[in-house]
Amino acid sequence: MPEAEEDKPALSEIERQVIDIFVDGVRVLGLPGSVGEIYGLLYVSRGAQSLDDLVGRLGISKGSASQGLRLLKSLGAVREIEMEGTRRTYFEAAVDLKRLVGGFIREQVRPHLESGQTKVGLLQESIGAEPDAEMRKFYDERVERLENWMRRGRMVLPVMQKFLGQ
Amino acid sequence: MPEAEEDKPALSEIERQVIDIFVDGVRVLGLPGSVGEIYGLLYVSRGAQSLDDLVGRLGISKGSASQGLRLLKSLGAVREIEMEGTRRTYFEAAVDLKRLVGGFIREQVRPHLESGQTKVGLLQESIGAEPDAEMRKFYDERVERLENWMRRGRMVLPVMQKFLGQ
DNA sequence: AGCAGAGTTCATTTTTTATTGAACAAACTC
DNA sequence: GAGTTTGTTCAATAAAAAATGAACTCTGCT
Repeated sequence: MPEAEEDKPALSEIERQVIDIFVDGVRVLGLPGSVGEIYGLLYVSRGAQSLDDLVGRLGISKGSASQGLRLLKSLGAVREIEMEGTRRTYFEAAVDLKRLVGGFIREQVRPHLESGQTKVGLLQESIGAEPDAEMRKFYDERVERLENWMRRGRMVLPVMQKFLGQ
Repeated sequence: MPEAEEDKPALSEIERQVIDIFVDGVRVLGLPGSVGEIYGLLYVSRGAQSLDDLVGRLGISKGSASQGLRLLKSLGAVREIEMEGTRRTYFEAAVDLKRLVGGFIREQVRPHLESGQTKVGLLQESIGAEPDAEMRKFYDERVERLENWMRRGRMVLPVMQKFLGQ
């Protein structure tokens, strides 16, 4: 007996406000708004919610809900709850900031820093082949600075994690 | 005698590579790629460049170049250079990381944190009107946590600035 | 004043990204 | 094993964001 969409109560004013805050929040982080809606509704719900709950209450498609939950799982931002007596999976929001920050850094930040480092390596090869000595010197200086920025970026991540996570 | 687009040399391999790195970089920060192209070309150029230089060498429109430069100026990421004998404005990249980070935080991060705080304030009013005492308690706990996150967010910014800016 | 160069603005177009929903697969039920 | 429920995938569509370019403003020059 699947829950029909009509069975789900509309969002309360409080729920809508909380979701709104999280939609903004994830947008700042470069994630789609639907991800913020899902996390926001879980965050403001006392009990765990199923995929169909999210679809029904937020009025989003099953596809969006499924993809959004996958992303949130990869970030460690939702917890799966097994309920006995049903094979439906329920979800609740993980609310430990350390965990959230760590997941975001691991999944969304580090990959970019790493691909950047690879690119800088290739760039250095190109610069080695620069014939004009003056230009080569200039390029070397700029790339060194860039590497310095990236090194600082890598170093600041654990500092942030430590600072934010309690 | 305005420079025609055909006068500008095509991008060298090195230039293309550097620009590419910055395009990725600004995308991670949620800024349009053209902004990365502009900053990247300035970063890899020894001399200051005019708007028409950027248009010609990057193959972007004057509109894009103008808007991108405005954004970069607001971040403090480019410096305007007045040249005598011409009323054209030239630009060079600001390469002080402290300045760049500070500008980004001021222009792109703080406004969101502030609007978030406003929204949390309104949310607290809504929660005060919640009749169910149990629910009100739950909501209070969640909002308190959210405020805590935002407070940490505000506190981490100067730490990052200090850490990144030399 | 009239013209030309430099740059900005913003309505339109293009491109990119997010969302949908139908088809599919997997897991359970009877 | 046929039917049902639950969830996933991905091609198609819708929505959002970025880029364009023509019209405009402003400044300086003669």
